[in-house]
Amino acid sequence: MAETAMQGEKTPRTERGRKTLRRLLDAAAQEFAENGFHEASISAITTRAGVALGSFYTYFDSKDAIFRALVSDMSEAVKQAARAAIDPAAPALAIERQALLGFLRFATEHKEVYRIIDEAEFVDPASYRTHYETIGERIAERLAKGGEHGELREDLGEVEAWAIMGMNVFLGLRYAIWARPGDPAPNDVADRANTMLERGLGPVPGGPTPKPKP
Amino acid sequence: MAETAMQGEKTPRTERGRKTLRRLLDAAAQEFAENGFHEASISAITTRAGVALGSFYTYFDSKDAIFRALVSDMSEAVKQAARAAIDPAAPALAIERQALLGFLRFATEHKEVYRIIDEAEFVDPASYRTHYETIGERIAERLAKGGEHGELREDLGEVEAWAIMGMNVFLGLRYAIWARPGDPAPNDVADRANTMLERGLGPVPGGPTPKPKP
DNA sequence: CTGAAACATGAACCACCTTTCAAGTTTGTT
DNA sequence: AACAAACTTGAAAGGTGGTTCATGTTTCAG
Repeated sequence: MAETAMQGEKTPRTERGRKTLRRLLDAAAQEFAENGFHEASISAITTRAGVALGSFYTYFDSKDAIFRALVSDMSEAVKQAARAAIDPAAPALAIERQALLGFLRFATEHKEVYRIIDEAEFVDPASYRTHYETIGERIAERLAKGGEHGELREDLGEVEAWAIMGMNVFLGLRYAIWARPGDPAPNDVADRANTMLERGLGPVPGGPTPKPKP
Repeated sequence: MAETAMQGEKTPRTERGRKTLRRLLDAAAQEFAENGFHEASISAITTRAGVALGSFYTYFDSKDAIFRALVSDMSEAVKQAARAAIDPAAPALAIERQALLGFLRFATEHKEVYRIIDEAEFVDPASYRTHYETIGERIAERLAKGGEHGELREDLGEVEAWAIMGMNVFLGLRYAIWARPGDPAPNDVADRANTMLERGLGPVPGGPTPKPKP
């Protein structure tokens, strides 16, 4: 997971301190993912980390504080993963396909990230909102660029960006977090979603003969 | 809000009982919406309802129990609203537009429903999952029917259904729950989303001349 | 009218967990 | 080596809020 700024009076100054901080963050990620924010307990976190209960407050002011640190950490990780999955030189639609596929893989690998960010809606609403607004803006930028190059329509904007984001998040929920045996592979999911983006749901021109309504 | 089955030993048997139950449910909806599940307190709920603390346990076994009753109530209300917004005789794409518009209006009017169902992901995961799986199935059925009539492609399935559902949910989040002054009207949001479904993001054939990449 | 079941009440119980703190140990610098 | 700052420790303070319970009141069938 990405290194967070976390500057302040509580920033560790020795090697030992940095190690302990790291162990607390990792333990917290597990604990929050397994039990959710409110069922999770600080003593469970410190136990997992192999640290005394009191040490927690050497590094964080409160339970909320460590949760927020985690959310910002993970929000960064999601964006990083998206960036890594994308080839900016690819055609506009291919880029959207890469973004979705990257997200599906990341979510499969890091289910805990999904859960913790989702729970931020209630524990740390501001971060939650910022997280999605930032991602939405990035998608909108990509769409605008695609429009300039004539690869996409020119009137695409925030609405389309949020539509795509919602699509991706829910496909991640269904096919990564709630994956079932027999589900289509991530590649197939990405293909189908991308076809939707490419030509919508309408019938193939010159396709099979439509049957009349009953 | 819809009436729930809620059969059991705790089902009220007198008129007075039914009134109290109703007041508890309404109070709980407000309290959970304003404060979230864990910040909400039973004493706050009973105070809002104008009922003694102990009376709560005449109707519900626990805090979780009343939350679950609310989720099932509201999940039903969402589906009901969708059903009401849809004219089954309309063309397939028009139906999807109606469904989204109905959802946007419903979410604007009942923000608390959105929040409570969302929090169910953590408080009552089974209901949360059932909620979205049921809606997903319904969308998939509509798509299949559209395929049979030649209005839509014939190979549409679960993936497309979840993509549409995610689209709708996130457009609801952005333009109903997080509505800002200056945002496009629900009708315009629905138009744009529907255009995406109709013909994707690709450029209009015979549209403006594409500029070459730099 | 009458008695039993349904419902209402709120103080008290209790389990749980966050946070504090005073005292000890380790680290790194001079 | 010696000292200050950084870090560790775990017991206990302190609060909170869900749940129980014994007692009192209302409802309604017979």
